[in-house]
Amino acid sequence: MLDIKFIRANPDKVKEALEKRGYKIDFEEFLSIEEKRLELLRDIEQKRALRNSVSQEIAFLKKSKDDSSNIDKLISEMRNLGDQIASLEQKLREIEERVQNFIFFLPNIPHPTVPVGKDENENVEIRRWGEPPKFDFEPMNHWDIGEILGIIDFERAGKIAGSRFAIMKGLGARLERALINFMLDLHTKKGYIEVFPPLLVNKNSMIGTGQLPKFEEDLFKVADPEFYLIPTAEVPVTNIHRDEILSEDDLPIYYVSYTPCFRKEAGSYGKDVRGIIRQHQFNKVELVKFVKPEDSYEELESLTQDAEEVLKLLKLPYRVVSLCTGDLGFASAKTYDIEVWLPGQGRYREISSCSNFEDFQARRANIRFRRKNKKGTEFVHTLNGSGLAIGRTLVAILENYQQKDGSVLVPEVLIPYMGLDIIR
RNA sequence: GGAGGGGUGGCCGAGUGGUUUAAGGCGGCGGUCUUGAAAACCGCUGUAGGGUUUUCCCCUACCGGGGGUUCGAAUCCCUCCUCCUCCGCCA
Repeated sequence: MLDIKFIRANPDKVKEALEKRGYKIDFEEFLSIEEKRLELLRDIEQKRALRNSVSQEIAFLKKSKDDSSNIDKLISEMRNLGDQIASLEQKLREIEERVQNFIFFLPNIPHPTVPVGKDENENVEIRRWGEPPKFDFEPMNHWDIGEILGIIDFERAGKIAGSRFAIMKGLGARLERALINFMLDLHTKKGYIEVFPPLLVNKNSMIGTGQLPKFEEDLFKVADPEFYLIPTAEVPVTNIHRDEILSEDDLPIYYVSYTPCFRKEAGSYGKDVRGIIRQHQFNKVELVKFVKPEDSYEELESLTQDAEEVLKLLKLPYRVVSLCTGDLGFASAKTYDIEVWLPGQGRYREISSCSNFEDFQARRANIRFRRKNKKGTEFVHTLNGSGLAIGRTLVAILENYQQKDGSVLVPEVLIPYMGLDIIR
């Protein structure tokens, strides 16, 4: 959420920034509604002030047993004033809802260093690491490898759930678990605090991180009682500190969280229909940071490096791209995607997305901090990034470590977690 | 699922319709005293919005969320959330 005062003072700046993202927004109408809102607010507050002072006067008169007809007159006047206030308040509620709706649907303003562009084709590559492996045979897709080794079962998953589900079996299931443990161990050693949060959350949490109200169609929802399944650990973990005022000493806060994630993948029909690249349910280890505003861009760099570290240790080739303005997520001010090399597809595919949301989520979720020896509060900056998506890491291992005979070597760092060095 | 008891500022905790402008305490900040510190004593103390305009003041809202009664609600009513205790059921 953007600061309403900032929008009021700089409508042109906001408009220009959001146009870079492909949003065309009419601020004229908003500004006139907002002006009406303030007018109404001033009127109501004035009337409330009058009622408060007269009510106190009534109490005073009653105590001194003064002329009772005068009291009756004041009471009936105030009854009348009360009715007026009530009807104005009703109007105010309506207008506030319109203002809030407008603001809720505005995306974050991109950071100046974000490349301007229309869509993902204009993302800018920042760096590469590692060399794509060379095979003296035709490398297979992970779904073929998985099926041949008997470690991924798509057909039976379709029977028990549907498409975009998979059963991990035997060493496949163990590899999934090994990756989770390896990543959690790595990140906790770097000072991230491990959390395992609720996977079902309430509406306010989804609003706090920006999934609602705009992206309801992407979410799985359960009714009675109403909950949403988390699409990423970002949601419950960022909301840990919703409506809190932290002290400066608490910051920065680093969390690492392994959770299953649930996404409808509406609008991606026909994309990645085979394999486990795009599933309704997948595991992910997520990194979440709460930091002081002046540190957040440094923290984005180190967050991205922490995610890259996983791929370096697994010896999987990857590249880092800076998302352009047109490809940036709704709540993000700047995002680096990490893309891992997949021999089966002959290209780099997203395996992590590291974002600085600045105060966009913090304002929505009301997460503030107080500086020492300074009055008032400020919003924290929040960041998060996958460290990493488990399923896609597993895909990358199967495809990059495959051998001619169909077996798959286990990356060295995973051998202690797997208890063996080859999957066959 | 049944019965009962709670939710008040950074924390503890009083407050059952009107000088409550949320008592009191703890913590924190500043000061006096002191060689220094402690103790003691004195003063200050939240958030958001609006106005005024310069940091002086004024107004409004906030006592778990929402709604209602009333001239007036932390206080009364309705409803939801949540925590605790006991019973039942349960991995």
